[in-house]
Amino acid sequence: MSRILIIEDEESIAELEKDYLELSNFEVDIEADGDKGLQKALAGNYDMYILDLMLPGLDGFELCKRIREVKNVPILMVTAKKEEIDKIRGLGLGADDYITKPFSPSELVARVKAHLARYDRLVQSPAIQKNEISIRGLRIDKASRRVWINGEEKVFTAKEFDLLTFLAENPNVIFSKEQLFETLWGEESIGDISTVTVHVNKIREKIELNTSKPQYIETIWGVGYRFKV
Amino acid sequence: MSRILIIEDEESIAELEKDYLELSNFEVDIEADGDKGLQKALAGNYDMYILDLMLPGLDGFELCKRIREVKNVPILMVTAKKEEIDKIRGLGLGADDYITKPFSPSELVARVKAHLARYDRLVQSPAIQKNEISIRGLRIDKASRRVWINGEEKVFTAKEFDLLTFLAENPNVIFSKEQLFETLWGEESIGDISTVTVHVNKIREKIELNTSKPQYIETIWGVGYRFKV
DNA sequence: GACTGCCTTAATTATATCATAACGATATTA
DNA sequence: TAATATCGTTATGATATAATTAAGGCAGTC
Repeated sequence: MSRILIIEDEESIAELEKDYLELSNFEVDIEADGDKGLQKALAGNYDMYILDLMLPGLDGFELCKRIREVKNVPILMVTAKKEEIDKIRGLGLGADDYITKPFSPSELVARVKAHLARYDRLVQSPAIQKNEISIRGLRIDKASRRVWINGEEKVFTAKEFDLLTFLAENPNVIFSKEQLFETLWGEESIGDISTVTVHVNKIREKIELNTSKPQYIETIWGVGYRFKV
Repeated sequence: MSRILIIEDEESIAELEKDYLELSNFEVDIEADGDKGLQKALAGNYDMYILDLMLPGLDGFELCKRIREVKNVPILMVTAKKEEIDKIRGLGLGADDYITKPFSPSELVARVKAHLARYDRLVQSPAIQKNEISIRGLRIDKASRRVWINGEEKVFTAKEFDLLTFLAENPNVIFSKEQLFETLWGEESIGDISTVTVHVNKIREKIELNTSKPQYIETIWGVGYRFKV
């Protein structure tokens, strides 16, 4: 689960935040001092930081700036006064969100979750890694090598599956038949690239409503094919 | 510069938003209807979306969800009631931020900038990676060989695309028809120079508002063509 | 060893795109 | 303003490319 560092000098608030976050299965550390907080922030690898603005030692402004110089993960600033939010924003310190005291713990948790979810969404390379591809009614499960169209399973042969999956994992990128043949059949294999055409045709019969108006694998005349998203 | 799509049925608000965003050099399109908005959102490639919650056609909830299924870029929700924010958050639609009406335009701009900056920080400069050319509402994606004019996609044939891209990649340089024919059709190919004219004509039909007053591909009489920037 | 299913190849049909030519429009020059 | 050169526009047939279908061969399975 994700790890969060809270830098906050009011112990009661810090503990409250920690309790609620731990209820949502986050691992939480607390640091009360700005200088030590920075050290800990840079040394440990946390998935998110929650910084109070007023702190002994380095204040929240400086802290945010220094952390951002090194880390990319979300930073949430906690302020006592609403007006300070504009100030922080204006300084362009790179904070991701702002919350004013007093706040409801559930709102804090909601925001933390949202930021972590977004971070994951943006950072993990979208194409690879995923074992399942799902787009407009087409679902591909790479692990079991099965394909569904609008909930209905279609039986795919090995080559058909590989071809469809390769295209779907690189959406909107156009590949020539030569490229497709090389990547899927192997560099050395000599053969007719019309094989690719035939397989595309077979795939379309299975996933397209109307094969002459393909919704998924589009023909780019004179260039190649692409998986449309 | 970044391109933003506003989906908002109250024209006065949409225009206000647009004006302020344009002052900060964003390119902005507006759509008033939920259904059309979704189409435009998915077809055009925008860097950010601003969605009103209450809309004719698809509402903001559904819209956000559907866009998020396909797009990774920031989504900002505009609501009339503060309470709705919790609702949206609870639904986990994948919105990045929320702002309640009435809001100050400068706050909107500040938030938009912050989100785009973060997005860039996390998925470093997508424009360069994606091989894109973007100039005055004309956007060319070389990887997927697609072209948009003011957010609307236009279908280009291979030769049309190659010709436009070549000119756009060498802005302000004048090429004679002979030069264009040689570079795009190949040195050896013998053929009529008027082929170039016809293709320029076809391209203009697709990207120019008024083909007799071209904004992009300019005719230099007796010399050739150039892509104006 | 026969059967089965998949892949490949090849041949045929369909289609998109392109090049050409003819004509009309517009800019340049005298 | 008239003449001329250049460009814009349109339609059409030719060509290149893709879709479709069928058949042969190969590999794996029983």
